[in-house]
Amino acid sequence: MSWRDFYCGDLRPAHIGKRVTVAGWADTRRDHGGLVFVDLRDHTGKLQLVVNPERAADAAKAARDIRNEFVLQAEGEVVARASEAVNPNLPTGEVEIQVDRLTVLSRSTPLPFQLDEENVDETLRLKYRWLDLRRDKMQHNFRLSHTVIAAIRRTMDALGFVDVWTPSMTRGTPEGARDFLVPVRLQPGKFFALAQSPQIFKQLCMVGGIDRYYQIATCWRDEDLRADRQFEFRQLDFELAFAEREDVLDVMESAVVASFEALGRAAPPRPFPRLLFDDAMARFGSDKPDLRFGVEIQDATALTRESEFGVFKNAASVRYIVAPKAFSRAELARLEELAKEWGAKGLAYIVADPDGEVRSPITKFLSATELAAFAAAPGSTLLFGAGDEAAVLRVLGLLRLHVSRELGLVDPDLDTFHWVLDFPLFEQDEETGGWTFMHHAFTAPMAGHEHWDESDPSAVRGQHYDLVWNGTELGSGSIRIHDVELQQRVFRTIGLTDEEADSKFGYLLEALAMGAPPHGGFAMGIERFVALMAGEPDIRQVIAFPKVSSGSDPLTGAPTPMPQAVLKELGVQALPQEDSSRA
RNA sequence: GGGGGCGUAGUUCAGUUGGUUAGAACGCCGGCCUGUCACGCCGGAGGUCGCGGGUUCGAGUCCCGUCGCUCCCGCCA
Repeated sequence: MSWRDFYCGDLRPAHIGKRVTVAGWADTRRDHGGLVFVDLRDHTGKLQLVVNPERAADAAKAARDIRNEFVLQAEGEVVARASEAVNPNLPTGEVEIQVDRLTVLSRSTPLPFQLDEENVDETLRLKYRWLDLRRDKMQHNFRLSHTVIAAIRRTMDALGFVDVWTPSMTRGTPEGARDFLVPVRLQPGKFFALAQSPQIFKQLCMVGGIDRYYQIATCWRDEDLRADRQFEFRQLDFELAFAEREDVLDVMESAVVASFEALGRAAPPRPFPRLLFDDAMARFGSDKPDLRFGVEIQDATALTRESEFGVFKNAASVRYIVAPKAFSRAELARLEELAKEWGAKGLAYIVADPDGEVRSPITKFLSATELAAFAAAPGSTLLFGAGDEAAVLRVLGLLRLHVSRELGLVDPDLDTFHWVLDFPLFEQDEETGGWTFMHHAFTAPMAGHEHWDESDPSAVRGQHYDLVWNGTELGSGSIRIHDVELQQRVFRTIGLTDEEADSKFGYLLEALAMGAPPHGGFAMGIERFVALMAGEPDIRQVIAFPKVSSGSDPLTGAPTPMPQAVLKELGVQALPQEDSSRA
């Protein structure tokens, strides 16, 4: 005997005449004094129960005491509703249950918020997540998430990938993101780090002959949280031996397309378009450009080299975007403020009002040639960046995004997937001036780039690939280094002595020296992907129990201080903190 | 570490230029009601205006600080 033999949302006229037992939550109760109507809800939908005291006196008595979110079991007969009583807004609206027996399986205290309420404070939702999860939207999100992940797993299985578990607790890495540390009781003073990614382990799988590895892997990174970042997240992590770029991209595209198809949605056409890193930066000021709109960055550096306008003449790079609106003075002030926040010194502009009148603080300095080149169409604005190239592109890239969103240039129905290829392998650390890797230390240089001056590797390009959806980086992958000497040279270039490299990555170097096949792979953030699939603005909406941006969990109250005795056993000591007395 | 926004009943919000007893809707409690479906009707309870300080005859409103949430920059191999 089961608690129920139908889901609430499944009952249809075909069931009329059946005796059924249903169970679920009391969504609403409408007590007419005699008749009592109860909408019974589960994740499939709502079903109307009719409790008639003339038919079932005990049930009517019980129904009177029902409150929101009581858990009920009802036994009765599925009956057709009279035509004037049909509810066209409910899939089950043509039928109802005439209840004979009604059992309150579980009661509920009054709720801290109503399930159908909009805009409820998110911290409150997270504190009472078990209620929040009952909402249609959340039910939809988590079932969608499951469907996507199941499709990904089916795809990987069909392609011959093997799910291998790799350690969550591993060796700390000073490089990359900050580690979450785990003190080790058996070895006081020593720590594991929670894996930032299974990167090295999956490469060791390649050396180990597991030539197609994958995992939906949890990763931990101790960095500030954002709408698209949590301390812990999952990635589709895969690696293939004897693979080249096309193999890697092909697998990733298959997983993305399978996800769309599993949801019954039109999949993006394959192959996904490709963009070179240099072009992405030059045209869009970003290595993850949103390609749903234009507003590309224009280069005016050559034109302004001899400019009478000192700011332009002295700048290493002068570029601009054209926004399709004649901005007001106030709007321009706001844009300049933003540009300054993003690192610009100022924001030069040329506005052409719809009537053709030009407003600009800089035109008086410009030559006829410059004025001709910068002739803004009526109803548009040129926004300039001048300075060193990287900063100019970054600021204009952010302005491009901001302006396009504000002006509604982004078509919400459009989906653009694309690859960004040919990244620099190394980049200069702004603080130390030393060289570091752009993504990670294991990316192979492009063919022909295997030899470089270790003091200036700026020209070396890596076999690295980013997947971008509507301006969000879904993940990245690369062909890895499988040659031990090449790997050692990369370590040297980023400033590791051979001894340091040996001490930190000796196990990888040894493995590479013992028959490592060429290999490559990819990692895609699951929550980012699912959130975009679900149309959610942040990944918390697709994570069952996420943390808020301060890094706390409103539900459990974690993190918490630990008793001295516990810390002592672990061999750690907490530094005294300023007493930030709680409100 | 930095910048922006928000914080008023359980919830979502309103609250004028600083002015008497801080309101509404939903929810909650009590009563009435046999075809409702966001049921309806009558009545009721419920507030340290995040917290602390200041200005003022008077502060939800102005100022300073602080806490919390949120978005962004830095950061995220």
